[in-house]
This record gives sequence, structure tokens and C-alpha cells, in this order.
Amino acid sequence: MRFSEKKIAAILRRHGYKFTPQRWAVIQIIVSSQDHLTPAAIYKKVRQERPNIGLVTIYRTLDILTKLGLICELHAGGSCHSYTTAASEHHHHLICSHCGKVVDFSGYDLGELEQRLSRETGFDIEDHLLEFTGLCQACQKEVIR
Amino acid sequence: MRFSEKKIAAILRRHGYKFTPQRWAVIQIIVSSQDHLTPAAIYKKVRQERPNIGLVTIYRTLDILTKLGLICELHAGGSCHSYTTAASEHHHHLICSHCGKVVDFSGYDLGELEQRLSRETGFDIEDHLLEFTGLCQACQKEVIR
DNA sequence: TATTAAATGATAATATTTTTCAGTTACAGC
DNA sequence: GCTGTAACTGAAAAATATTATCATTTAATA
Repeated sequence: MRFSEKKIAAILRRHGYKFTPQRWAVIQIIVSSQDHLTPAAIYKKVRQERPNIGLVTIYRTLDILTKLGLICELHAGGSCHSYTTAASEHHHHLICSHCGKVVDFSGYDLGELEQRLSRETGFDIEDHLLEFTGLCQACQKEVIR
Repeated sequence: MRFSEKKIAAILRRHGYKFTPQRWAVIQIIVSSQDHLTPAAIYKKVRQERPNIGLVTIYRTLDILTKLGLICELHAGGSCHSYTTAASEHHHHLICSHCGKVVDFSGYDLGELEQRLSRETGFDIEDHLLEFTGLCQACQKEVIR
């Protein structure tokens, strides 16, 4: 229920954004998809329900949703500029390189490594990106390698 | 000496590519830069020495060098489609979000996590991406937050 | 040195993202 | 419920980024 209409509306308003049917449509498409989608793919899907929506609105909405932490970008496996639901507060991704399916995982602590790196390099570390790619169970059967 | 002219020439030839002055120029620019560069930035720099080089050659060379594992793409901190030297066999990155400086690190083993994820999700994991972002020592002094 | 497959640069085509702006809409305050 | 207003939208154009095509040139081999 993290992405109920009410909840999303509240989050947007709390940050000074309006809750519009266009934004809601974009969120629904991303949340209801198992895999990650590019802006163009989201545009295509959303237009099936709202034929008048503009691509620019997609880009603007993706920016806002990313800023609010409701969705996140993927990078590994050449999937730059693809988006998926940000299911939990802090998490990492496991991406199927064949079907694009995304599985979240959390509970892995990089704190110790972060401290080691800080100590060794003098960096003040702010953030990190950890993603795995591979074949999901379903695709392993399908793909002959 | 990992990127001596002789060594690079040998690697290219071994894989059926020719060693051209254009390719050597691109490699030198990337290797001699502390931070990561976009194709456009590389183009601009290389043109100072070879004004006739085409942008297409940059793209083609980046593709080849990436395939050969001599350079690698960065992703964290909005730096998608930037390239840096692949200094060692297997390594991860620490990227300064202010000046773009890249520090490599290795010796951190994700094998255990990988096995846990494999077991829990059924994925056959092939690859991963681990990058940290933060402020390098020099930039910490400069940037007021 | 001659041969040839591969690489180059110019140009055009395509794809992606951002900007601009006039008209529309959500929503806070009445 | 209405109204005023700031925020949002869609269309079009502009700006960027990337890829394809092709005639010419070049590196590498014998």
C-alpha cells in the first residue's frame, strides 16, 4: 500500500507539488511493472490510457519522483536511464539481463567498507550504487549460453 | 606502464584491431586525466592535438576500449556515459561529486553477498557495479555545505 | 612495395533531452 | 462551492547525443 493514490497525493503536496492525473498515471505504470522502463517506454504505456499526455510531462514527472525517492534509476547492464519503483528506504538491485526484471534487496551493510575507504582516501563519502546483473530463474531455462 | 604505446598496440592487434594514431590519442587523453570524461569532452581535448578527428571516431574507439577492458564507464552521481581508465583487473570506484576525480579500489569481495542473493532469489549472477560518491579531500575544503 | 581489410571523417539520419510559452488546472483561502 | 493564483500541461522548437552510410585513406601483412 505504499503507493496508494492517497499516499502519493499527500507526498506530492507535502513537497509543494500538485497531484495531477498525469503524474498518477506515470507512477502507476512504473509501480505495476516488474521490470525497469525507459522514459520512452513509459510514455508509450501511459499513452494507452492518456493519449494526450506529452513526453515532456514524463520527463518532468520522472525528475520529481526521483527527487522524492519514490522511484530510482538503474545503471548496471547498460540500463542507464531506466526507472523502477523505490520499494524500500534503502536498498540495492538485482537485475535480470535478459528480461529486465528487478529484484530489490536490503540488509547488506556497506558501512565498514565505507569507513575503510574514507580512512584510506580522505573522501567524505555521501552515497553509493550497488547493482548486480544476471539471469533470473525463468530466463535461465530460456537462454542457451 | 600498463598503457605504454607498445602494450596498447599489442592488445589492439591481438584482438584484430588496428593501432591508429587516432586511437592512441584517445587513450592518452583518458589515461592522463584524473577525472572521468564524456565522449564530447574527450572529443574536445583530442581535437587540440588532432583537429581533424571526427566525433564518430571517438565513439567507435570508446566502444572498442570498453570491450577490451582498457577503460570503463562510470554511473554514480549522474555521471552516466563518462569514461575512466580501467587501472586494474577487477576494481570499484570512488568518485568525487565536485571535481569528478576517480579513485579506484579493489580487494573488497562481494562473493559472499553474491552467493546469498543467488540462494535467495535463484538468480545466476554474472556481474556487478559498485561505486561510491563523495567529496575528495581537496574539494571538502573548497565546498561550503 | 603491393594488396586488402579495416578505419577514418564528412554528412545525414535518428534518438534523446531540454527550453519556451500560451493555455489549462489543482488547490488554498474565502 | 467559487475564485485567484501559482503550478502544470502539451505542442513546438531547439539543443544534445548517438548511430548509420559511404567514399577515401591507412595500417599491417606478405
